[in-house]
Amino acid sequence: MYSNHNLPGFIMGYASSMTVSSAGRRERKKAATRQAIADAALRLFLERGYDQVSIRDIADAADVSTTTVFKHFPGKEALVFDEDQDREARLVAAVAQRLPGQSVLDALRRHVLDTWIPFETHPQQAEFARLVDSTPELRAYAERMWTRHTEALAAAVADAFGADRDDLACAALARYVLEIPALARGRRDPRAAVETIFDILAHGWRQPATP
Amino acid sequence: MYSNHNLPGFIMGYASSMTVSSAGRRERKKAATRQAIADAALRLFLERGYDQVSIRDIADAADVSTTTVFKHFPGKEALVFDEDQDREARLVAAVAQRLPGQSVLDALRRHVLDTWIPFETHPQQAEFARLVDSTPELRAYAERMWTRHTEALAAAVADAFGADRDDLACAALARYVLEIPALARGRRDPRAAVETIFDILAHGWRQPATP
DNA sequence: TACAAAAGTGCAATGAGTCAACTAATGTAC
DNA sequence: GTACATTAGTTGACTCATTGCACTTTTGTA
Repeated sequence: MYSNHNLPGFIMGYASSMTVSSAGRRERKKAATRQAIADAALRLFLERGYDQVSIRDIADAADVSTTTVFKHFPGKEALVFDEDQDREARLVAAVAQRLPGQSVLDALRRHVLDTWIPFETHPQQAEFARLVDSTPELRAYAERMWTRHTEALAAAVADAFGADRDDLACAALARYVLEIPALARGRRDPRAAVETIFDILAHGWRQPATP
Repeated sequence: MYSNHNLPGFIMGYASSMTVSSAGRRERKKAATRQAIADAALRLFLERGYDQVSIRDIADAADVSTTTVFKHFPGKEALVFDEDQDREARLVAAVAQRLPGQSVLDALRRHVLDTWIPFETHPQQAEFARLVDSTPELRAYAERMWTRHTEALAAAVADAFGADRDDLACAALARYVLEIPALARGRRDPRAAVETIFDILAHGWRQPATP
């Protein structure tokens, strides 16, 4: 999730990491062009569906050339998502700078609840979620946004225990935690879903209660 | 894992599911063409690297047209992997028809050990693994081969307990189990790695011993 | 032998993404 | 303010994967 398009106001990667408000006309114009492209893209995607929109269509709608689109976004999928520069850093910090006495697992639980739940439960998220869900390409991309940081998180967890950077248990934990959003997505009660899965990781899998 | 090219003799999807040996000249010729394409592809990929080989190159090497390549394989990545029709069925059966008294988790552990370990430890696997590891596109594809069956496995697990087909704990277990090969890949002792991760799933995550 | 199915071919097209050479606006140093 | 270096954006040509279509050839079958 984490779209390019002010749905949620928090975490607009580029916008917020920009030396806030007007660091030169050039930067501003560049940001404006970028935003125009992203907006045109989302509008068209929502109207016609991801596959029914070509880069050409988007470029025309934003009144730029197709090559300009690729100067701002590395690929078609990236038109939909915000590339958050700092996600990895925040993830690592959540483990490394956890409160004294707090377990790594608890720190990660808190971090997931605090950073992911707001998006999942944001009301305007609905149509955006529908778009992503109905496009395998976008679903895969959204997942990679998280799983990309598996190695970094695994290393952070290993460091927290003085284990090898490539310790298997730490790698497994990192991966499993980063997939929790994908697993909890779309559940009636996302917060409870996150807790349930963390409980599995903390205490082991138990057979579910039969209704 | 699971290549198109007799590295491991077991589980050659198409080959083994063919009404063994000569079900008509037609079938045999088709299979031969298919094999010629797959072999040419692997040879070229290993020689030059995945990205340095075009479909055109492969078609030329196998002396067919590029369109014929796509008649046999749905895409470039599929030239490297065997599409095993029955993987999902075997996975579901491992849970549904487990030995009496055996837990679902143990049944899955057995299944993973029996079906995946042979590949991982097969000697000729080495250069093949190097090719896959060094090509993000192929790594992602290899992973999808397993995770594709997440839904089916989740449903099978849920059925085993009379839970809802979309029970969250079952979905999580399915997903986590199917990712074990990806996590255990390349470890010195793959068998021990699989056991370690199953232990995490069974009893919960514990901080690793500090060396 | 005649006919239908299916394997393979050739060709043209679409759409993503890259590259190189160019223009024009902007920032910076003087 | 003028001169120079950057850099956003443009254009157009290119590669490559993938699809569709119309056509030929081979093979299984009635």
